[in-house]
Amino acid sequence: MFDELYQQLEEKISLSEKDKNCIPNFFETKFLRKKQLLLQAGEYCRTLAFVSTGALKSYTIDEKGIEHISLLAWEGWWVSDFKSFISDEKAILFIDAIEDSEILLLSKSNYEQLLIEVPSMERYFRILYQNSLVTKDRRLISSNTYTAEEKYNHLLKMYPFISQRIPQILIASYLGITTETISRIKKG
Amino acid sequence: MFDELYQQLEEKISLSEKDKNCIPNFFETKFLRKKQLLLQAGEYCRTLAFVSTGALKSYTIDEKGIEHISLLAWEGWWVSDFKSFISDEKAILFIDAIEDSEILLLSKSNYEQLLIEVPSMERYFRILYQNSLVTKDRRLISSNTYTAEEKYNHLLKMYPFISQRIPQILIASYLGITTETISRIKKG
DNA sequence: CGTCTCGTTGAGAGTTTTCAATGTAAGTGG
DNA sequence: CCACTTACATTGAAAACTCTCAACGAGACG
Repeated sequence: MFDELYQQLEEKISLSEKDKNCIPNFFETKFLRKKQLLLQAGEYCRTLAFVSTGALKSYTIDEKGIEHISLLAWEGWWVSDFKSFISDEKAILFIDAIEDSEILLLSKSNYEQLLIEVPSMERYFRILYQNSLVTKDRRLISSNTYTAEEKYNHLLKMYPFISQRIPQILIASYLGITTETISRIKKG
Repeated sequence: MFDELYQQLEEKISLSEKDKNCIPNFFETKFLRKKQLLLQAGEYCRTLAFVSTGALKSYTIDEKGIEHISLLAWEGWWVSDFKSFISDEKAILFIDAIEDSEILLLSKSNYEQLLIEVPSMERYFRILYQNSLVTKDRRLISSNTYTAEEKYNHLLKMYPFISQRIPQILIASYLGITTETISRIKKG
């Protein structure tokens, strides 16, 4: 249940046995069925969610009712409306499961407590955010620089399995293009 | 010289007098003339740069020789090729001054030392990255969701002074659109 | 004064979207 | 197990948006 989490943590920091025993106390396990909502825009996002198994998507819905996916998160990823979580504002993101999933929830008070009681977690989150920043930076450059085709090919290169696992229509939304465009790219 | 930095730090953490006296030792001051390069793609980015006065831009150059600005940084902003800085890879970003500027450079070894000697800096950077993540997320959504006009208006709303200070051609590059398109948006 | 940077405008070209129709696979209830 | 619905992918044609290229004008600066 916590194996995936420990594995992620230990890629960035080292944990004592004491830490390992203590960490689960801060989390709450939750199971989501495919399509089940975790967060709705307008609510307050009170948790960080770590994906143990399955996959989730976070997205906005624009005034025309169109979904725009901001993140696809599978095993080992964190997903949340950070802005809402951090500053107690209303969320603008929806988050739901695109597969049956098991997630670990970290509430804000537990998050803050965890940073204090397991100081290396402060470091873990700094590094996590640091790396996420880099990824987002690259995505932003890619989004502003490349054509639909280049963006799609670049994504396949980064996550070769993604087209097996994630429906094309969601990939399209994630890249900010249409599923028809992807069809045409694949055709050549 | 360090006033801007202290101000930024104290928005997120509190500093003792001892901290304040110690912090400058980790930084190196540098002056850049307008157009002067701080970092070139292909080099190793060995510092984080904090902008005390002036303004810088970070950007990639694509195979057609076109600049794509990833960040516009003025007083109080940090700028760097984080990926290169963190993982000792070659930088893909260029960074140069768009105004005469004074910057504070933090080398990697000093960065790591600073996090140890002034533990609240670990917290500062976690919060900084956390907030940057939120900003980048919003930019990414905006970039994938909105038309050129919506992106431009949204930017003006966030930074009303930006069009006074930053040439339109750089704003265009930052938004991933052309300066001609901005001209047409302004015309109505 | 000449050069360089920056912004504006016009016309045509290119990319991607939109809308609509069709096909296929998967999931659900009788 | 079949019939029906739903989800997802493909294809075509027209429309929309933005870019490209080119010309021109204004202001800054040496």
